[in-house]
Amino acid sequence: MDIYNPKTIESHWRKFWLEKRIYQPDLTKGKKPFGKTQGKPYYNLMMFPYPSAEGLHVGNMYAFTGADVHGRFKRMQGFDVFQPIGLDGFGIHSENYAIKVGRHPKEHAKISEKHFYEQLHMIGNGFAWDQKLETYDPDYYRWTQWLFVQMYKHGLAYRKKAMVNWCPSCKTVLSDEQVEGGVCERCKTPTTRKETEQWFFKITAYADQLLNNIPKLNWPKKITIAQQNWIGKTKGLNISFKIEGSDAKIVVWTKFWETVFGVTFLVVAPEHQIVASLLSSKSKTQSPKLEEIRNYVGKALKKTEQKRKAGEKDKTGVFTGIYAINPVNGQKIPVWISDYVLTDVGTGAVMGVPSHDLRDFDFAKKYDLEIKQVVAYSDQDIDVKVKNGQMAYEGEGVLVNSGEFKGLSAWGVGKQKMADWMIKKKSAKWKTTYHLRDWLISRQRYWGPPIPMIFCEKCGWQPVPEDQLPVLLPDIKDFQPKGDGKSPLQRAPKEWLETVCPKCGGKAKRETDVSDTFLDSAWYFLKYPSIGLNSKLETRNSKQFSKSKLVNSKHFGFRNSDLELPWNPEITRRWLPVNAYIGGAEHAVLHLLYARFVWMCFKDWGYLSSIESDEPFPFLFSHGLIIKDGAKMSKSRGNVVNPDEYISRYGADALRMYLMFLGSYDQGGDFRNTGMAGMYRFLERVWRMFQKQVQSSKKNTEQYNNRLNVILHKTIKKVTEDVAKFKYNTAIAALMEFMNAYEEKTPDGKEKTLSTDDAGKLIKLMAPFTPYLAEEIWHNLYPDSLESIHTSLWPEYDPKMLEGEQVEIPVQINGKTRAVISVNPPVAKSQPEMVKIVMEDQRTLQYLRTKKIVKIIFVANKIINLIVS
RNA sequence: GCCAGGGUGGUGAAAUCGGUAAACACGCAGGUCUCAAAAACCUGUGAGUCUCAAAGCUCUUGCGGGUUCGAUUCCCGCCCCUGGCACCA
Repeated sequence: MDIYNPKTIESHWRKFWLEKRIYQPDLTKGKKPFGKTQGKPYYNLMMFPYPSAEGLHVGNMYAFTGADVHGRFKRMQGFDVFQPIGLDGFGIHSENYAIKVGRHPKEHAKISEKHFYEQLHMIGNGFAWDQKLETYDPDYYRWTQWLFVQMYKHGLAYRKKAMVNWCPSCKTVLSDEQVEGGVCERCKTPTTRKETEQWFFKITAYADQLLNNIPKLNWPKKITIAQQNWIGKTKGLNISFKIEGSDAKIVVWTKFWETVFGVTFLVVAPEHQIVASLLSSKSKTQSPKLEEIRNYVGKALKKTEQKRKAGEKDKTGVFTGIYAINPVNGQKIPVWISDYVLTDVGTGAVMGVPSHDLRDFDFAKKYDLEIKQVVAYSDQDIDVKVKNGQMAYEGEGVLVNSGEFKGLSAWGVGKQKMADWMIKKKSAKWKTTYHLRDWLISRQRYWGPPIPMIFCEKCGWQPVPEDQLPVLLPDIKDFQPKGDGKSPLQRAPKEWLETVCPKCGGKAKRETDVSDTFLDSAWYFLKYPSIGLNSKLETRNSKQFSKSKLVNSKHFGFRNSDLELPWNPEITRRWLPVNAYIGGAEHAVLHLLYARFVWMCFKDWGYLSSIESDEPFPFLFSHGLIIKDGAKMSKSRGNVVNPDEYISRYGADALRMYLMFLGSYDQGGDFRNTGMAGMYRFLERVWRMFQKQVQSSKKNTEQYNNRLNVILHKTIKKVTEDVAKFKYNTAIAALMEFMNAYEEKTPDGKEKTLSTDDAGKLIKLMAPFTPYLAEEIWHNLYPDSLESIHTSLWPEYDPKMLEGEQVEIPVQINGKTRAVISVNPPVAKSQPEMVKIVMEDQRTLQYLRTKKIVKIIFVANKIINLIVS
């Protein structure tokens, strides 16, 4: 008997699959060689990996394996599964690593690309290798640049001088999404603020659509909630406060306008324009007061975001000397400056309501400002304290000290009426705000696609004409960021930097910033299906899009017939949207939001007019995190698991199977070495079973045990249902249970066997998890077959086989289980028959003998419960 | 602070439109085989209690209440862990 040798098996079938191209659907024709789903395309996509220097991490492998199991399952159900892979290799992360090891990013990319693809070949995934792509490939980033140009032409890319997040370590600006709790998402360095001019994409123009489409998405709740919170749409009022002795006013945004009678001061951000005009005002002589303000503002502006947040408990501020008038009651209230007010939230000015806002309360206490209750609470204890200015309370109550609104509910009628009243007397306006900001695209780094823009002294900014793309990233030796905020590309050769203006033909200069990595990954799924097609298919679309609504096309003077797309419309129509998108929850807001935004733009520009879906990923599955010995894997902890070692020791199949077994796929789980070894032993058992099976079925294909056959059909049912729901761990448990039943000898001491057909069904159930082993066994069972198990049809169970099964019914007396009786299905549905059996059963009889049955609770097929007194 | 997910044996975990808690596996213990060991196989394995033994009984899903014939599952109030958001006005 041969022993299980994963190494030889795996390398053999890997070659076979590549030669037979079994994972390579015909993207153009979509002809269907098998199955009843009749060539239905199924785009199964795992989230784009960036090739880290250490290579494939067991976390990546966990993600990919789960996605691959899904793809293989769908393929065996007859779908034409397209499962591409590529590398998100541009970006700060790769560049920083290259710098660390003293290599040029381009050179480093080649090395890690090779390593990564080798590993991806090993893990046994059914990738369509013809369609691989790398974001740093000029054939790819040509189109990333094209996307930028389209954004510009449609008025969605613009330059803005703004306070932006700056990472002192990465030496570049970051988008809001890339700053997590005041630190850089990549390197965890605290970010600072910096005022510069940058390119932005107007994602806020799509805020409502991004929000409104969320209910249509079949996504995990936690992801949709995260997106909802990130977009952060809130309805509020802009309330105007006149400044005493001036025509100027301060506008305050609030969602708690019902407390406006309780406003006793205003606070503005140090960046607020009223502060600027105060400081620059020539009419007032330099007073000590003004000097104090200048000092405070100066200091505040230098503080980093983090430091400003760190000062949370100890709020500081300075009085401006200005007074404002509360529009609802004419009260004169002081205007203060404090750095706890952020310039880019609301209007950069807040109304101080110390009795009903905790922060305002702290501030008022510190600077001895008036505290005035305007909401009364039913809880006397709280109410008295609020009245006496001893605490602030933010709950629902009844309005007091609020003129004609006295006695109305603060969050109900009172709130509504007060809004109407203020709007009517023109002191307030409805204003909906969003947390979402425009997407900052520019990066002052080297390793990315150069932003395809040209600056001409005469004509201003001009996009690089599409037929001149790509703007190749020049090879420069001195690519490192210097920390002066200037882009490395400013050190590019003159021939690159200097160009001609596409409009006037005069001298012009290229933009030297590169674009954000998230732009590369915001559209890659659209490119995959169209990769590698001949130039005929890579069409110049003449008529197809002539009707499309191109917002600014006239203005930019290009004709629709000149349009060329990065994808083939016919193929894209067939394959998009992505049927299943599988990845980690860490991209909840960043990548997923950007990709949705870009998709919506393409739709609006008419480039995806043949596709109905409003969303690129109607179905998303987010898998859990894999941890090691109870802790997140990290280099500093030294508990990072490298899949290579395990693959060479136990084979990819055992690792795949173990990863899928160690916990539920949506929750993640704990990786333990002992568990890994146990799974290898299981595969050896499977191997031996089929060795025996092959020999016995040669002798007699009909010899099988009927009872075992029933269990087989139960197993098919269970595995099919669980795999469909991504419940891989319990599907594997069911396979193990079958093995246990198989190995158990019959009462007369005989070994069990299956018919060859049934053995084939069983191994098919394992094929998604252990593709190599399954293929080997399949060909042992059917030595003449030229077909792969992975393109065979998924087995179906026979419901009739399960019909005659005995049902186990627990018998409870007063809610306590006293016996379990095994009955035939019709009996399990009949109360009288069940009662009769219970009354005769020795085990239950002892509880019933002296008692009277008061009530019988009977649930067919489930339980019988006798209540006795 | 807010939002989401979670807390079950020695360990990873199953089971939640309320119905036998601990499937499956790891580990451990004992055994078979062996000169011995490994591998493989068999048996046992939530805790307590009673018993020579068998059978049984009691308790047990983070804590405290509640609803119910019956609660890991539903409701109320807490505690802890993980992830996301946050001086958001």
